[in-house]
Amino acid sequence: MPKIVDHDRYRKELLRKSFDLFAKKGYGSISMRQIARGIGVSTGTLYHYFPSKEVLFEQLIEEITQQDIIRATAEIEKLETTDEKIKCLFNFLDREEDYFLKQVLLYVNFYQQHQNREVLKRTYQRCRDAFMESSKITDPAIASLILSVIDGILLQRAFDRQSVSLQQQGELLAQMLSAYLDQ
Amino acid sequence: MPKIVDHDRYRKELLRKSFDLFAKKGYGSISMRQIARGIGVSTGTLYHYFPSKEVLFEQLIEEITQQDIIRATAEIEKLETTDEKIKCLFNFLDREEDYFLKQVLLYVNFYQQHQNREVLKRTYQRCRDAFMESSKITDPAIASLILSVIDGILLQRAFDRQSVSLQQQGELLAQMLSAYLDQ
Amino acid sequence: MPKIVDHDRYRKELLRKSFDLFAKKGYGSISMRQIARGIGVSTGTLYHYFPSKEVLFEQLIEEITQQDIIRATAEIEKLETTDEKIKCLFNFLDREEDYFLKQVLLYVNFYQQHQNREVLKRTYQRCRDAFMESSKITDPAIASLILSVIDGILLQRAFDRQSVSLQQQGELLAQMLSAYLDQ
Amino acid sequence: MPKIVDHDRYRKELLRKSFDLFAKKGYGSISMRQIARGIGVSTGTLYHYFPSKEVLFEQLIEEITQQDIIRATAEIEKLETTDEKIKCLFNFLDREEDYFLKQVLLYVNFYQQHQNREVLKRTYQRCRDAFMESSKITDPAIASLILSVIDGILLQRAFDRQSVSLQQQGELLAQMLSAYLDQ
DNA sequence: CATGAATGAGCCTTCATTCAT
DNA sequence: AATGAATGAAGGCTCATTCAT
Repeated sequence: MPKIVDHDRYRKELLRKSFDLFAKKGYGSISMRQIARGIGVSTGTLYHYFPSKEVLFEQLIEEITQQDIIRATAEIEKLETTDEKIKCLFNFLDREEDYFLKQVLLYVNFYQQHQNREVLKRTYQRCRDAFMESSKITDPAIASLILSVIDGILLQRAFDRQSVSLQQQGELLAQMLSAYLDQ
Repeated sequence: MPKIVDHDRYRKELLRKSFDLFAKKGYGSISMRQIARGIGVSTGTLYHYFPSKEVLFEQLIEEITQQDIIRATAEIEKLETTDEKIKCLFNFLDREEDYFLKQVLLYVNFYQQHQNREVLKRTYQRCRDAFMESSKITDPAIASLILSVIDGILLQRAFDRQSVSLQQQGELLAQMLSAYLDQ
Repeated sequence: MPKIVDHDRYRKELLRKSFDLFAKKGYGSISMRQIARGIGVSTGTLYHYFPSKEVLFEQLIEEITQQDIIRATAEIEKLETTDEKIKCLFNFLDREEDYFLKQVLLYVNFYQQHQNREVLKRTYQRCRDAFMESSKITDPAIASLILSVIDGILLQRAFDRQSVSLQQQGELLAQMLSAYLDQ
Repeated sequence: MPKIVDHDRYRKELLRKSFDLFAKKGYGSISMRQIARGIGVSTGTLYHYFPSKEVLFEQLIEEITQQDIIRATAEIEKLETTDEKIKCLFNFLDREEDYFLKQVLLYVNFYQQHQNREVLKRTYQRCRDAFMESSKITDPAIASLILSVIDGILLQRAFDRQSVSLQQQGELLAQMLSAYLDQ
C-alpha cells in the first residue's frame, strides 16, 4: 500500500502555494530552490510532482485562469446590459489590480524565457471565449479589443502609477462602445 | 571642441549597435559579454561607457523612444482628422509589429529585473504627450486608452498570432471614438 | 515448495528486463528510477530485490555471462580445428557486435563508478576458462591474447566504425596463430 | 593594454594540470568545480578558457596524444627489426601501464557520456598512422590488430591484475607475427 | 582609454536511497 | 510484498561586474 498521499490534490496544493512566490519575484527571477524552500519541501519533491519549472508554471497558469474566469463570470453574469457588464468587469479587475498585473508580467516573462506560446495562446483564448459568453458580446474583434485594453492598462500602470485607472477607463470604454453600437 | 564630443558620439554608436542584440534575446537573457562581443568591443570598454547594464539599457530606451516618436509623428501629422490619424498610427505600428513587440517585451523584462520604474514612466509619458500633440486629442484619458490598446494588442498577438491585427483594431477603435465624440 | 522459488524466479525476470535498459543508456547514465519505470515496478520493489544498483548490476553480469558462454560454446564446440574455432568465434561476435560492444562499455563504466573489480575479474576468468575448454587452447597466455584482441577491436570500432572488422581480424589472427603453432 | 597573460600558453598549462584530476576520477565522475579547485582557479576562469567540459577534454586528448606519440616513437624508431620494435613498444607501455590504462578508461567514459566519436576516431587514427610509420608495418590490418591487443590487455588487466602482462604478451605477439610473416 | 582574465554565487535539474504506509 | 514520496548534495554552466595591466 503506498504512502497515503493524494497525488493530484497535493500537486494542486503545491501549485497554489507557488503562485505567490512566482508573483513576488517573476517567472525568471525565482529559482526552483526558492520555490521549494518557500513551499516547505525539498527541490527533489518539487521535481517529483513537476518535471520542470516550465511545466510547473504551465500548470499554475491553467489552474489560476480557471479560477479567475469563474470569479469574473460570477461578477458580471448577473448584470443586464453589456454596458454594465464592462464597467463591472473593469471594477473587479481594478479591485485586484496588483494580482492581475502580476499575472500579465508573469505571462510575458514566461513567454520570453521559453518559446512556449501554446499555454499562453490557449489561456488567452479561454479568457476571450468566457468573456464573450458572459458579456453577450458576439463580435470577436470587440471582445478582443476590450481584453487588449485591460492588458494595456495594467502594463501602463505598472510603469506609471499615475496613469488613468482601470475603473475610469472601463467607464470610458463602455461609453465608447455604447455610442458605437447605438450608431 | 573637447573630446567630450567624440566620447558622446561613440557612446551613441554603441547604443545603436546594441539594440538589435537586446531585441533578439531580451533584456535579461543577453549578457554584457555577449553584447560586447556582438558590438565588437571588450566588456571593459562597455563598462567604460556605461556604468551598468541597467544604465546602458536606460540610455538605449531614451534613444529609440526619441527616434520612434519622430517617425510616428511624421506619419500622422500631415493628416487632417483624428480618425485618419488613429488609423494611420495603427497602420504604421502594424507594418513594424515585430519591432514594437520587441520593445514592449524589452520594457516589461527590464521592469521585472530591476524595480526601476523611472525611465519607463518617463518614456510612456513622452509617448502620450507626443501623441496628444500630434493627434489633436486633448483628453488624456482617451490618449491613454489608445496607447493601452496598442500595448494590449501587441501582447495579445505575441501569445496568439491569429488574434485580430493592429490595423483591424485600429479601424474599429477609430470608429468607436468617432461615434463617441459625435454623440 | 517455499516462496523462495518464486522470489528467485521473479528476481531473474527483473534482471532480464533490466539488461536492455542498461545497454541502451550505460551503467552510470540510467537511474534506478528509470530502470524501475522501464521494468514496470516501483523503485521500492526494485530495492526489495536488489540492495543497491551495484548489486543489481553484478547479478546482471553473472546472468548474461552465463548465457553468452553457453551460446559461444555452442557455436564453436562442434568444429574440429582451433583455426576454425577462432574464425567461428569472431564471426559470432561480429554478428552481434552491438550487443557485445555494449557489454564492454557497461563493464568499463561499472568499473569506473565503483572500485569493484571482483565481479569483472570473475567474469573475465570464466570467459577465458570456458574459451580454453572449448577451443582446445591450453596456453593461458594465448587464450588471454585472443580475448584481448576481441575487447580491443570492439573498443576500436566503437571509436572508428571504419576500423577493421571482427571477422577480418579473426581470420588474420587465426592465420598468425597457425603459423606460430606450426613453427 | 590587456592583462599580460599568454592565453594559449596558460590554456595548455590548465590542460596539463587537469589531466591528473581526470585520470584519478574518470571523465564523468569529476566535476568542473573539482577540476577548477584542483587547478587552483575559479569555475568561471575554467569556463573562460574552455567553453565546456567536453571541449576541455577534447583538447586534453589532443595534447596528450601528441606527447605520447612523440615518446613512443622515440622509443622504437632507433630499433632495427619489427620484432624488436613491437617488444620495445609493449615494454614502454608496460612501464607506464597505469598511465595508459587511465587513458583508455577516460576515452571510454568520454565516449559514453557524449555521442562525440570524432576526437576519439581522430586520435585512434593518429596513433595507428604514427605506429605504421615508425614500425615499418605497412598492412593496416596488422597495425590495427596490434593496437587492439594493447587496448584489450589494458582493459583485461584493469579487471584482473593477475592477467598476463603487456610485456609478456608483447613477446608472444611479436613471435606470432614473425612466424606469420616468415611463412 | 581599452582590454579580457577572474570571480563565485546562483541557475535548473538529477540521483541513489530510505521509509511510512 | 509493494509502493512512491521525500531527500539534499551535486552536476554543468552563466552572469554582472571588477581590476591589473
